[in-house]
Amino acid sequence: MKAIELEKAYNPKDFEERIYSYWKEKGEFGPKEGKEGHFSVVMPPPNVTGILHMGHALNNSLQDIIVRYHRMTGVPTLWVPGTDHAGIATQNVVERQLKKEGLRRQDLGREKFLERTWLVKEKHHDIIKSQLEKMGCSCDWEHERFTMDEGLSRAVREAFVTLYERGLIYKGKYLVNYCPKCGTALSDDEVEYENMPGKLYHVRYPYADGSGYITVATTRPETMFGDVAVAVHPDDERYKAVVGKLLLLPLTDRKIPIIADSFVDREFGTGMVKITPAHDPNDWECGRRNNLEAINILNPDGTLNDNCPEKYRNLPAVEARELVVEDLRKDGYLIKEEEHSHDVGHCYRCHTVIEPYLSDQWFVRMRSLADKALEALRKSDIVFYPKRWENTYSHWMETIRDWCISRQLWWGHRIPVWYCKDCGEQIVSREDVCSCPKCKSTNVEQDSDVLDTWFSSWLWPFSTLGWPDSTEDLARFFPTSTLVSAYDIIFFWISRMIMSSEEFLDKAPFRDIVITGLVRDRQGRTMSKSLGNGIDPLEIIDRYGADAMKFTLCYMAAQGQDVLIDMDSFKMGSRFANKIWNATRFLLMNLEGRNLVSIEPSMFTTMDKWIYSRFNEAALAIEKAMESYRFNDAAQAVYSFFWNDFCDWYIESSKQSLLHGSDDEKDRRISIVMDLLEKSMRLMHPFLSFITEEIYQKLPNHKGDVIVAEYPKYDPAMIFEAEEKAVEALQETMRVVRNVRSSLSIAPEKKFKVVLRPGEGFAATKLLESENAFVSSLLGASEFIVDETKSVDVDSAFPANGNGFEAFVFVRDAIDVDGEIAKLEAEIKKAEKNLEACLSKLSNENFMSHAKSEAIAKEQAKKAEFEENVRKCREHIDLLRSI
RNA sequence: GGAGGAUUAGCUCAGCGGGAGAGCGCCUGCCUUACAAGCAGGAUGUCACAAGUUCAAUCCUUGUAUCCUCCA
Repeated sequence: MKAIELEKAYNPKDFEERIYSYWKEKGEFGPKEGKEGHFSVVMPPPNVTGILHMGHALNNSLQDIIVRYHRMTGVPTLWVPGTDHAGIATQNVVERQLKKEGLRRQDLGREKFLERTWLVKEKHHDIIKSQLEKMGCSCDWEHERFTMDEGLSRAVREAFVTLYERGLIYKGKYLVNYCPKCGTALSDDEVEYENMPGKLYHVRYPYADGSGYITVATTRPETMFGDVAVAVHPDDERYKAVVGKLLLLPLTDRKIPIIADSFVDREFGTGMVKITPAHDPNDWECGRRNNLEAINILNPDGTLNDNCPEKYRNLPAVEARELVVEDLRKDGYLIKEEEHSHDVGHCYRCHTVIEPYLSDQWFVRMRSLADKALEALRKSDIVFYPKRWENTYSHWMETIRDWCISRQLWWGHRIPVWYCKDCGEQIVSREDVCSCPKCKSTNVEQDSDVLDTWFSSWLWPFSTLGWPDSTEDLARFFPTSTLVSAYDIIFFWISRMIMSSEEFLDKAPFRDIVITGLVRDRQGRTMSKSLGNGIDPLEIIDRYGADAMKFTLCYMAAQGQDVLIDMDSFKMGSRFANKIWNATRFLLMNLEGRNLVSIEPSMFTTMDKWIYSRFNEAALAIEKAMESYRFNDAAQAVYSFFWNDFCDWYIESSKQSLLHGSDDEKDRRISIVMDLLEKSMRLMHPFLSFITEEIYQKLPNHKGDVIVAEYPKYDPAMIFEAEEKAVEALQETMRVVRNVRSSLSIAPEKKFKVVLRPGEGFAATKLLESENAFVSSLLGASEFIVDETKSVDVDSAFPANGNGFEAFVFVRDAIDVDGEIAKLEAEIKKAEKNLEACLSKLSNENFMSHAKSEAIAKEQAKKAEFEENVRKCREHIDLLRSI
């Protein structure tokens, strides 16, 4: 056989794109026939507003690892990719573009505006798709979906109409969160609260009969034009007498009553609050309880409307506030103003201050949906990783409020409701409506609003598989297996998917919910455009490769913890990939002139058994880690097996036979090494996909593509405990002797004789003899003698201590006797301290009677070890003195 | 106001009821022909603080402090 050559340097650019195209063209990403069952994942669809950031990179890296892992176990596996139309966000992008051209969306009209938005969608979609491909995501592009696809749109209508038929959708005039900039209502979850400085104004409201005045405190005096009452707590002794009296609303000629309502906080301000039902959620509720009118004082753009005195009309709220305050002060109504910080709601998309706004909106009645979703958790149909999110989920479900689903936008799914302009009939329909079923008029018009974006994404796990049709995909891949998402969209998305799935398909949409942390910078700040602290995944790929990025993220993604990174973090993965590359390169070089032979356990040396054992333990560790979504543990198992076991010890030990062995031995060894290399590529493939495929296909013993090769399974028959102990002992002897060389500053080229005296039960005695050549070469020993009978004269040698053995290094020069004795004395001190702790435990009756027998045995072993240590150190000091 | 998380090496973070770990960084010595993106060796910690439970606490319980999220 000829040697196989690899480029000298690992350069991911040479093959990552080629390999991805190869997989894609071969159709490796799609589900294959295989074992029973299925494994399916739907990708959280990125918004078509932008490009992918590190959060996406983390999320999709983890999904890719899970998906590849399961695909290799042989079950039919599907990963559905796609994108989200992201209503407000995308519309904002287009409106910003228009603004630069001096246009508003109304100037274009709905149709032209949407045409333009589709172009933006196409552009971003293409970028996102290419990014996912660069990352190496093994999602099935044949199954790609977009939330406004024809099929998904049908799903949206089906969901809406079904809920309507079940009495779970209603329309009504309600106080909603309204973003004046976006010009639309928002759901409660789309409002972000931020503590801001503000002022608390104390305002006098005179009694209508002129008998004095009361004082109310408010942060928003301009809303007084919408006041319909002043409320006090019913048990508030101060005000019991005045309930029912009328007040004159300053700056107006309206009269409003004093009412009693128990929601009033007696401690706040004067204990009297103005009630403005149309502009405050609490007041809205209070108004409903007390049958009060709601006076809307705002236009949709946030300016004051005709319900206010003329002077203030069409002023933005903030300006109106200043004017109102000024006028109140002028007229003597303003008693005082004080600094007051409070939480103010902002639009989660454009960060404009939210106005509570009274308008006609569509809502979903959530109680019954939430109850089913809670039941799913209770029955463990869904499991969160990490578990603590289950509380958050439950709490949200328990305190859920109705969901406002209509948006006054153009980009999105039109609400499937039509109104007859002649007879006023309202028609809710799965099909487009052209004529009124009641009066047959063709003068019908569809509701102009669109649905909240999340009303399509909450159907994602089944709409992407063909629902509402009963498709083969749906039967085969639903419910999906695992959902991977960051915690910031648990409410927006995850919770709602569970509700919709339970409602429409009577099943949870997935079993395992993996909540990842957020990616942050080294200072722990979220990455954002405004801070300029973001890292572009493509830049990482460009510099270090996609494998390095995925592996590093995996290594750092511990159990939903936030991941703090900078550009240099990815060196870790890059170095590991380089290590894999070079190890392979070396081994493939050694194929020159060799024949691969079939491998039988009977031909294994101790080192062989050890490495197979370590391999199997790694496979087991990875399996366990993957089962519980402990990605960092899996990555660590991969890393330490390949680097610390396979490269550092196994390949090193193999060099002897590969370079100096007989032909048979060389054949035997290279065959085993190739077997391990081939298995390692399979083991590592989910975590470092490109490099393992590139290497795998070059291996003389590979079969097909590693992406669909069988994942190594833990094999208890290939665990060799005795051999593991022996190799551990060998490693310990090497460390001890190397330490001597290092601490005595002996040049590497200087060879010396080493005598090793094994103690009772030392595990590596035989192994050290059989691996004499390997051991000598790594130690730089001119001669390595295992002296079981203590027959070699070591009086002139430098002594060193190991666990279960003594080593004697024959170096006479360069020894700082006093220094070495001092070191030994320090060691004795340490050992004695340990010994003391040990003895105190062993002489403690409570310990002896309560502790587990293993713990006692261990203490006894430690005691023996420390005693032995002290004894040997003393001997060595004597030896040194005699040199 | 409620809930959750974090506090371990210089940095980023794992871990765990019985002798403190990784990666990076740092120090020393090596281009030992797979890899200097490497190899060998090394230093660094009152495991936030205080009580409690336990034979035994970095780990469990409670409280305190600081920081961060989410919800109201």
